[in-house]
Amino acid sequence: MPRYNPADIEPRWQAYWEQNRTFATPDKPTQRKRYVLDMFPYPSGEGLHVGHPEGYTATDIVARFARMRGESVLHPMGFDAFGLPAEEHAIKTGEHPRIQTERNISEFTRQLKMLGFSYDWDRVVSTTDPGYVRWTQWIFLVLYDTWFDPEQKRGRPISELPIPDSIDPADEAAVEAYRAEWRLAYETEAPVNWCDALGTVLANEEVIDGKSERGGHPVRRLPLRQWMLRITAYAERLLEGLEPLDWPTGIKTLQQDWIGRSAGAEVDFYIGSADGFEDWKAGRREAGFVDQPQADTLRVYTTRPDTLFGATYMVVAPEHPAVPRLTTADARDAVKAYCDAAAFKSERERTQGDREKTGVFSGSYAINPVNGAKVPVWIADYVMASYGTGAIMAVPAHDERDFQFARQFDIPVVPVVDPPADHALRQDVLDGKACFAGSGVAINSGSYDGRSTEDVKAAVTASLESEGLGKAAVNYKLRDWLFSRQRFWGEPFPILHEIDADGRQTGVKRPVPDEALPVSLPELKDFRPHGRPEPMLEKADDQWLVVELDGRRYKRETNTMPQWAGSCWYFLRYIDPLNESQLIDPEKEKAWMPVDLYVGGAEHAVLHLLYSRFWHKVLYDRGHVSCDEPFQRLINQGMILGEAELTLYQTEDGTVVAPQDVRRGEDGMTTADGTPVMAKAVQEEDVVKQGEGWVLKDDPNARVESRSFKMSKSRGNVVNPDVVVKDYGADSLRLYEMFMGPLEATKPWSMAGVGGVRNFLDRAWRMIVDQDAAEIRLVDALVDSPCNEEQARVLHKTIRSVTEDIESLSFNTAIARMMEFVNYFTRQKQRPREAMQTFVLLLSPFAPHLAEELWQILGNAKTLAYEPWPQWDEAALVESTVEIPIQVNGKVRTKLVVAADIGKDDLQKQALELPRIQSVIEGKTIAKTIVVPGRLVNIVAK
RNA sequence: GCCGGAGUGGCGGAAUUGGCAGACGCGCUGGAUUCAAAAUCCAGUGGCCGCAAGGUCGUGUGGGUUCGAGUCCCACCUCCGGUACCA
Repeated sequence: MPRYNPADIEPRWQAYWEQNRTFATPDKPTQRKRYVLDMFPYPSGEGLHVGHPEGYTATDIVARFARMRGESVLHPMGFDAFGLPAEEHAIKTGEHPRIQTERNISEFTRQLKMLGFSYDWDRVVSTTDPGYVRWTQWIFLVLYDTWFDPEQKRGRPISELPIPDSIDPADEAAVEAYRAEWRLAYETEAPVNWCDALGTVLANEEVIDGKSERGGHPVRRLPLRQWMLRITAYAERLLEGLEPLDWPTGIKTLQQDWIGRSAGAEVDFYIGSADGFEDWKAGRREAGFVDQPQADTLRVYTTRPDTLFGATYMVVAPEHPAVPRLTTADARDAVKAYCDAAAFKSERERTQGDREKTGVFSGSYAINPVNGAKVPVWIADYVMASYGTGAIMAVPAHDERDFQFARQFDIPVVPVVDPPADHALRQDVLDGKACFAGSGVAINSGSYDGRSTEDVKAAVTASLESEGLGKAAVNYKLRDWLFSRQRFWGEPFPILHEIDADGRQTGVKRPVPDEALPVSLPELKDFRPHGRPEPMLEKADDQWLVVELDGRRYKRETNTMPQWAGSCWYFLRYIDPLNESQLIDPEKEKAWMPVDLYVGGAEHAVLHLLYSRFWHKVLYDRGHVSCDEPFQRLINQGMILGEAELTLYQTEDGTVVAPQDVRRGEDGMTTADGTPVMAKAVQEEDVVKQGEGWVLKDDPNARVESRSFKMSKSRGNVVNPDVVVKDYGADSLRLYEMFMGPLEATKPWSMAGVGGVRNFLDRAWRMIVDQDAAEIRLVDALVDSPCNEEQARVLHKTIRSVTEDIESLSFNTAIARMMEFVNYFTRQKQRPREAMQTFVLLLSPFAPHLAEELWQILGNAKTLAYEPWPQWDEAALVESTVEIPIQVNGKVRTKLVVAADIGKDDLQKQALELPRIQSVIEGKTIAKTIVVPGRLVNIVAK
């Protein structure tokens, strides 16, 4: 009984493809190239999730389609294999993370192969491979060797950095210290999350509400020497580079917001002794704006220099270096207490939750440069040390945050912008009782009164500049990238720190020489934390830690790189995966880059994509790659949710609570008045739709919630691809994931839906194969004669739709068109071979195993992977007659079948003659008739 | 709060971008086949009124533009995702 049996077909074709290296990539593209890339997965112990094959199937369809259109395709896969879970496993079991990682990779590989993706498995990469780590470390050294030249707006070798005259070129230490200020990779002290109880440094995601995720132990913030990458130098380039990319606008906006460019001015306020203001001002008029403010100066950044006259107080961040200088004796205790408390909290905590403003008066005053007014200087944590200058001028009348703070501490509010006349709160703003952050007309601003906000901004900035008191400035929210981790399972930094005879670091650093790369991880006996607030690699013995080079002794850098590092450049390695002598062969790089289509989850919208772009731009500036943006076109596949769930909410006593009245708090669900609420699963057959929602059949007052949730282990709604493949086959899984809806949409899983597409594949099989025969043979209906006119039209329409839908990534509608094809030809007593063969080719990118099998049954000897993609014939699409809807006043009253090429007048005449139309317009006069040839007729009658 | 996306049958979703709303699939109903069932095939399937022909309402809500609106404009509501004092 030759039924469609994926369990037999699929492994057979997978073996065929592998043995014949069907999907080997040409080393260099021969004609048009297409680089189709998936975001590579982290090989977790959980195995593949149904979310993975969604994007992978989409790219696979594009790749297979492109091959059939004669394009050279690069379609690779790999593994982002460093990461915390493997290390946690190692801590628990003592098993080396590499072993677990390799086990997970082979499980992932098995699952990926089971789904029939046309990856070139000869090019598979893993970020943990020594041959890969080597080049990740090498790129780090490129970053270390590069400075960003703001004049030329590009990265250049550090040897080309001009050394200022103030530094003696012979003083190596001074020169190096200066260079360190410019290098794209540099060291700094940055706080880490140190957990005493666990004896380890934790990643941010391992800290929840100031407690360790595991165990809930308290976490302290401790400063630790760490590596940073100067991504901020590239902020402008990263912003500009977005513009021409074919990315979803949402993702572009997200990146723009993340970079967060703002323009305004830096303004200096005098904070020295009371009588020195005039001298200070005169000095500035002479010398101009200085690069580094002196001790008697407090520099602020503002986007609203026009509101300078309304500055009624100043705020500096608790970490601001001027805090001790500003703090007067009486205020000392309060300030110290406040700053200590702030230091305990992370920036995240400080900015989260209820935003009640806190602060403390420093005891000092600053003098407003525009009007000489004396304003108090406060210390408050609503100002971030790491943004702008870490200090602000507060204008409560025109800044929401300052307004709140001023209310809290009873600070005067002076309006300096008159809102537009129609502004609802205008009078309140003018009375200092409300805040207005928009544009208007200057008031209380001396000679600037009466001028527009835009105008005053420019004028004030210009005036400050000429007085040497300020200057136009641009700021970014983007911060430098904290690039080191204190864990074991990551790439070691290829940096050596010189040590003296006593083992103390001299402060001299040197890169590990090229030929000594990669720096491998040390062998450890166990992976348990050493209990010190230091990197894990400090556990290594001296054999690894201490290096002798050119007669000097060095200690290795013991931080490791974050997981992001490996994913920043993996798409380059695929192009030249075995190269040992250089990062990438420039010829190959030029031939394949940039990536033409990149598909992955939206969770990487900002960080991964921003980091990769940054590295790529540096590599571009340094001449290692030929394009400055790596990913031309980006698509985010939507999330797949679990099956829809029906839930009834009840209190203890059985009272039903409407879903919208359930509050979800920290300690579970309650009603508005705090009564605990319990959830109860309800069966589909017990509910009925009522209005917008659902109710119990037995109790129409009991409202039931219908919702799909994110798949999660705890909810128990995770769908395992292995199970789906076993029950329905890989082709059905692929097809279903594409048929669910638009690629980018969030959509709920439905096992019944998988059955639906399986049904379609069964029908496709039976359309061609006689399943009642004892052996595999073609159905009797299959004939060698050509299509009749109608069949040809159906065939060519299908070719066109499927082709165009693949091009626009509308896979769901492409499948619908193929279903229509099968529905039509199943009813045909004669099924021409040409139509069947063409259909199999159209189906092949979606359901490749079945298509290969049918292709073979149809008498073809070799794989269809490189058969030319079918072309449609416009002439075959033409229909001789069309059915035209005839409307009266916009409502369809009847339809009319006419020749497709009928003239406008003719059509109108025929429409008006229709008896049905006659009766509808009887007694009315025709005001107007709209005739759209080939589409419709609309008669306007009154 | 802000940013982004989305609201269309019982469900997932289609709609040449202003021109027959509900393609395709699931589910459901009826029929054929069968000793029976599964499987398969055929027909039907937005609501309401009507025996029917047909009528009427209908794309989150309210307004508008238009001969004609799911699609364009204005105001709002709900849900999902992201983000959080960036001066």
